[in-house]
Amino acid sequence: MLKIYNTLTQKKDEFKPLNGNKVGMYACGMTVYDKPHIGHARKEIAMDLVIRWLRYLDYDLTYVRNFTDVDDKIIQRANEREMSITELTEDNIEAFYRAVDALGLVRPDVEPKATEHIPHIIAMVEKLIENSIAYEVNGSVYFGVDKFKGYGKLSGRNIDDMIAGSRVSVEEDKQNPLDFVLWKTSKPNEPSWESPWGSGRPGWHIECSAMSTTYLGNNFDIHAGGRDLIFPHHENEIAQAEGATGEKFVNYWVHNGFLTVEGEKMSKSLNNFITVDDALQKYHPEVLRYFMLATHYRTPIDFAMSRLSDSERQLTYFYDTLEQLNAFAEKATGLPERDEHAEKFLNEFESSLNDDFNTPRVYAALFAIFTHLNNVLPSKKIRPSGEVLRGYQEVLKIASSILGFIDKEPVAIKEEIKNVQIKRLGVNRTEIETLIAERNEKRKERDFAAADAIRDKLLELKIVIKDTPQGTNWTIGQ
RNA sequence: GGCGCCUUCGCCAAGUGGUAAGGCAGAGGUCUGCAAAAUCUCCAUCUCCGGUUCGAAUCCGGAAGGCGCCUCCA
Repeated sequence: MLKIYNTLTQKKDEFKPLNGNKVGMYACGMTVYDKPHIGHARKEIAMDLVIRWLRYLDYDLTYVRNFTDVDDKIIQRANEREMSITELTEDNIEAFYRAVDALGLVRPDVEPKATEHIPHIIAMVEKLIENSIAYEVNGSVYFGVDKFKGYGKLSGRNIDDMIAGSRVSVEEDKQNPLDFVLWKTSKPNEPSWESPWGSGRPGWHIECSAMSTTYLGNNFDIHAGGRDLIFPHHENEIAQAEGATGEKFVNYWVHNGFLTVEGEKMSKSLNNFITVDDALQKYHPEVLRYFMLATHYRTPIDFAMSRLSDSERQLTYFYDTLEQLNAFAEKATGLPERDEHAEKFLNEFESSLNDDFNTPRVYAALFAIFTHLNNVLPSKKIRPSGEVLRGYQEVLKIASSILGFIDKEPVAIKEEIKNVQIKRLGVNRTEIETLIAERNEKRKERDFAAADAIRDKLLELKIVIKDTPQGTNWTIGQ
């Protein structure tokens, strides 16, 4: 039984889809005014796991993720760069896809853009006016927060408290300072669309209400996004959608925790803005994915590049073990058999993810089974049969297909990781390999003092070597 | 001023009433020419103060520190 923490109820709720096993999920995508950063990566990776898990549970999932490709920031940025809005948003959408593909994220079933849904947006605004919840002033349309009884139910606020707070600015067109704009009359040189209220453009929240209900219906199962969107974005989405349709909008609200960089929120002004590209210059995408899932999705992550090294090391450990497992399992001719270790792992895996997607608990289970493998694989005496080994492969394959790591060919991926390390640490590969060859000469001559001296020299270059019957391997230490 | 979140071993991180998962680092052992890798053993009473309870890291009240939102934000 799957339990999901629901922001609306503020507790873990048992997940019950609206229509049999059909599930509709909408996740707020990027406002594409800039390149994706690691905060976006965190959110996408967290939601990717949710999607894979729901599908594993055999739900027939429709996953919708939008692009917001018109808003103040986009207009401003396009003007600064003297490019058209379309050029800017297309560039950034492309960058988003590059990042998302590198990280191995499942593509949504539908990826609507705000600019392609203006008619839906206008229709929703009209409906809100018809329902006397929204009002028009000078070509702009506002949502009247005190005309919608449930305003504040997601974020746990009430209108009076918010007005009492000093930070709401008073705008003369608004009936209530908390009212927000649904349709904005456009200034010259701004993108605009014809509407019943003159030419204008959508407000900041309406696009998600319009697009989600268009593809998933007035009432659907899951709506996701970053914590920061709870207020006002998601609060307003509820107000708009429910105000327009009169139906309950979303059953489960899922929000991922924030990612800070060295204790502070990322921002251009603090100069701690890390794009996905920046991170992937230094660490393999799978390392980044592993890192993000090592923390529960609702727990805040304080990001530091150096922390990725831990993840890199652990992934390498898994792949080293997997390489051995595969080699021994290959010899099996029979069908996979699951022993108690395999069963225990799978049970723990499933119950952890069913408990609000608890990935850190999955990691503990992974370490348990991998330790067991390392205990058992090297010794011919206690090594299980090939069929049992194939049973391990089978359960690990299930897990890795959800986790999105440890799911590649070990030798190839270790080489990829090594290449990223070489680039990151500025290591000279030829130099290393020459030194290793020299050392092996000395070892053959049993001149261990000379051999050890070379090894020390390599160690200074952060190179750690490992002698095996098949030859000498080297890895890069941290 | 309002709303919400967080504080668990040196570091990362699970745990939401039943007596502290896991990883990294560290110490010691096995293995190894020596190493490395792997493995084994050891390594916390949960920011503080009160309360509820047979029993609390987990619930309640208070304090301290940190963070987020209330303006665009994953």
